[in-house]
Amino acid sequence: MKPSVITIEPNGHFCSDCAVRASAVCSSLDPAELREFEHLGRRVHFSSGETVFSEEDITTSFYNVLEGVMRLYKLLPDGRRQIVGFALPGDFLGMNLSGRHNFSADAIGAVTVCQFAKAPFGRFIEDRPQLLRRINELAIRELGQARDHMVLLGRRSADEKLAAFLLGWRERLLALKAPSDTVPLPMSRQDIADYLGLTIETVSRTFTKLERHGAIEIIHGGISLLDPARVEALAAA
Amino acid sequence: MKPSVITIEPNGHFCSDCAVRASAVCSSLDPAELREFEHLGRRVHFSSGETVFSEEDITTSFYNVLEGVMRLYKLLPDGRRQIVGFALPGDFLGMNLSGRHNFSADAIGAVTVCQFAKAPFGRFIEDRPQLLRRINELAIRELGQARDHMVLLGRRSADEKLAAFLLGWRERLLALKAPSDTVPLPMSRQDIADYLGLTIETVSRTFTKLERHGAIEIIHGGISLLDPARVEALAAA
DNA sequence: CGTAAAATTGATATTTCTCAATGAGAGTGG
DNA sequence: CCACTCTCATTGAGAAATATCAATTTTACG
Repeated sequence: MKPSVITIEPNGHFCSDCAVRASAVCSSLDPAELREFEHLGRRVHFSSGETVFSEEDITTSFYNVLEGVMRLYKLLPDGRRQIVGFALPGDFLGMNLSGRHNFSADAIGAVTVCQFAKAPFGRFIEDRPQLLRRINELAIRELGQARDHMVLLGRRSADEKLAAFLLGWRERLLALKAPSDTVPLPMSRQDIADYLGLTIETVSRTFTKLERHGAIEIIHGGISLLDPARVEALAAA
Repeated sequence: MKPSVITIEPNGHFCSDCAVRASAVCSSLDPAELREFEHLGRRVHFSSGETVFSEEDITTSFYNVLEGVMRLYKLLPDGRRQIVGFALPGDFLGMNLSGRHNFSADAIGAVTVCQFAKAPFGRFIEDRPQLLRRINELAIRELGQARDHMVLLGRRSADEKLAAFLLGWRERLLALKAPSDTVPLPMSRQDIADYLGLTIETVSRTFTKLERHGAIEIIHGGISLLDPARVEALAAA
């Protein structure tokens, strides 16, 4: 939310040894293309709570998340907030039709992104259909996630919402880190509430309830999944 | 839900005078391409209530809606249903990454689709990046709609949900028909409830409430927007 | 017409929210 | 190093919104 103090790394970064090389949009590029692509992106750091872009801002850049977690959200005029997703390394942000962002994005903890100016990136895509195809794949994947989330928001109880969230979040982290029954939760309870369409109090009570039932243990900065099967049963599919 | 009795139109249909020519995926094709494309699609009719495809079915075709309205939905194992969207003429259905549909689609009233077998359609796209770009545009548009809908499901009251639905639905029809304060609602109250994350009783009561307040009039097969400004105020953004 | 399905309405139950108080952890300055 | 303060999280009590259950009423259809 503070004005963002941007650090632009001068040089010394190569796509070829980028952490998200294999999973991000750039996975569609061959080594030669990658060297050209390298000149388009700049690594930019954001610290905890900084806003990377805001809803309704004119889109000047696209972003590839390299490190950290971001919250993506929309606000109603009266301040109610709905988090529409959390972005993790490999996620590509900024695509839209209107020329304006249709949600806001903040860093949760320290974040590094690879930032591309819109125009040169657009030109680069122009004659690289396989990059376009990759972007399309990511969009379709997100659309699937969005639909799953609609089911959660519209048809699940508070218990089911939290259980499904914990499992889904663990699942996403699995693609990035070694599997573990310890699930780090870098976002606040309020973030979780705004993601699940609940209040912070309900989220807190539901955590406590899951813990009392022996399904999880609340630890510092996350939870420990004591009884994954039980949490899965609670998530009801 | 009944097994679908499919009628395949033999011939006599040309993309060039298709109703959705200007808005659908095919708007990206030039006349020469269009003649080739013509051989890929078949017009197929579905009658009210028929299922066009089901979640988890292996994707064998893509669909371009030509006429009518479809409900797109996901079911939880215990039968709870969330409608993730209504498809209208010009909408393109069936894209996914897994090779299986990730939602089900039923006809609401009579529906005509242009059906494309997956493999030949895939091959046709292969060397037509502008078609891919068009598909990507449609995906991004849907993603935006999905995010808006998450806000509705997670953060709006029943009154706001219904008001926002009526305005949004009117808006979508506006692109297809002449603007009118009479808003046809071909879907059932249950469909509306499952779209808004409410029960049918709450939807019914909220309609009645809007009518008592003079904001709308409930008419056969739809509503009349008596006081659009008031409904907009209720929708709260 | 008569029957079935859909929609409405009412009474009550339940879930989740709201408001309020308390507790715990992180960082700061004495 | 310790009080202080700030933010975040938890807990409790009561209120409100929406769901559930049940009964009509209306509409659709054979």
